[in-house]
Amino acid sequence: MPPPTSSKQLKIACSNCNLRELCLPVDLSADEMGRLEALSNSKRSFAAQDYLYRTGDHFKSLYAIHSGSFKTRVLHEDGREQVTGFLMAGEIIGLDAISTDSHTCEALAMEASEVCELPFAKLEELSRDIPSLQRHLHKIMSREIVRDQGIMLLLGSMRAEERLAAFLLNLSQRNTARGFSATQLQLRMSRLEIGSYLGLKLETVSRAFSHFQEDGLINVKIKTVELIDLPRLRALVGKS
Amino acid sequence: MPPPTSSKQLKIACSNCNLRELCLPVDLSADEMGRLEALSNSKRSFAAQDYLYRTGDHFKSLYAIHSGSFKTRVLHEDGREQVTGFLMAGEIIGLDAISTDSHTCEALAMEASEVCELPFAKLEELSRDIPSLQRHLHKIMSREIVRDQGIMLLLGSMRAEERLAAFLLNLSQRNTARGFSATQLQLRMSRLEIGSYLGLKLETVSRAFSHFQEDGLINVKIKTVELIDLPRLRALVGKS
DNA sequence: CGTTATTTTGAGCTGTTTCAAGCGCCGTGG
DNA sequence: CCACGGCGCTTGAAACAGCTCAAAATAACG
Repeated sequence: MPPPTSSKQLKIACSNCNLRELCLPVDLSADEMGRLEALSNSKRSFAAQDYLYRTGDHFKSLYAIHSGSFKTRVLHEDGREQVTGFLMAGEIIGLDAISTDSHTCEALAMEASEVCELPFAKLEELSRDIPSLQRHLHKIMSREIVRDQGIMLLLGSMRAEERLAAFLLNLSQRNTARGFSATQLQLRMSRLEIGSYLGLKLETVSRAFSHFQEDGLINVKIKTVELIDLPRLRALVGKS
Repeated sequence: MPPPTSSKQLKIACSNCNLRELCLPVDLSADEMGRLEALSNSKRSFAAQDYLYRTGDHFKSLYAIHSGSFKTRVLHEDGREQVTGFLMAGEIIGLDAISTDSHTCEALAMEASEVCELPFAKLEELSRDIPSLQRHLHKIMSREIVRDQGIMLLLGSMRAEERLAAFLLNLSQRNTARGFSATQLQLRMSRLEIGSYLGLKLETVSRAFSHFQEDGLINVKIKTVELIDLPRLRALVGKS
């Protein structure tokens, strides 16, 4: 049942990585960068649907997404599941597990992807030595908390179409941060997964897409979405 | 309009605090404990409805709740608000602000309360020196992430009565952790606030309370709640 | 003890879900 | 190369959970 986790070992060079500015090595000197590279001893590859980790797995490392994307989801005892995040290149995944030394959610690749493994014990050690790395690690964890609060606001007080608009704008903004188009989106996830993330049924997501298209806000073709009217999309999210 | 933040300065002694085991000083030697106490130079008092901090305030410190309780909420541009947490004694508040050096939500006292101020720069400095403190700080942040994921599951995939049952069980469990009753709850928040937290309207919360009472699950009298049938409450949350 | 805020309850309404059917794309195999 | 089958997406119609509006009951407060 569980697909075999394909894994390749490759040497890492943060200094050459084009995600440098988004990822962990922010504001580091060349020397400090070198020490961070020394820490991360492997890059692993994943095919779509491969697990990066599963609920209950022992916690050893954080992972920096080098390419591709992952989704995280929490499972409820009764089989219900909730997608808690869609993560893109440059983002750090696995922070949930620090709390109990075992993963409280699971992470799956949404396409062919690569991650840099960051053994957490070594990362803590290094961050005791490099204050700017320590500070940055704290910022990354805090940013995750802020992100989650935003999703709570979305789930707790927005209606279906507001949620979808907020979702699309979020993708657009993260695309931009990576030097890609703000208006041309390639969705990596299904309507079912979007629905789970947004607290909606897949039919509702589909209807909202169709409605946006009728209104001339977007152009949808399954997983290819073009944002036509960003201002009106923003207005929709309630920034009125 | 903003109530004046009453604030008293008092010396702190973690070593004598009965929240020692819940709060920051976990697994510290006497010497390390002393250094942590030296860091926290003040205890501040708040009356009900006083702000601990507001959205946009400059970030300087985390706060350990010494007594009383706080709620945190995020505000949306259009006036909507979402309560993101109810925090009790022993819990750390303010983690959201590390990310941007300014608070992304606001925190209000729900009753007369006291907090220990923990200047974050000093806390980081100290945690570079004391690995077990560093680890514990990381665990606290990670725990907050896990907590938020749980709320996302609740908001994204539970129905009204399941949400309320989960909420009550969570309060019960945290009461227990503090040596109080698992079944006798004193709510500090209104139906409106519970509704905001659970993504429901206050009328829906009230109806769910009434329904639970009819079913013999709980005894409600406004803010006094007795949990009568814990097993059935648990079953209700879907641990089926 | 009157005034105000909070909670409860009712009745009708609405947005989202549920159930069901049809469509289109894509990979597989004939 | 085309037919077939499967999966994901769309769309419709009916059901329902939770919301809105309204009013009464109860608690909190000066």
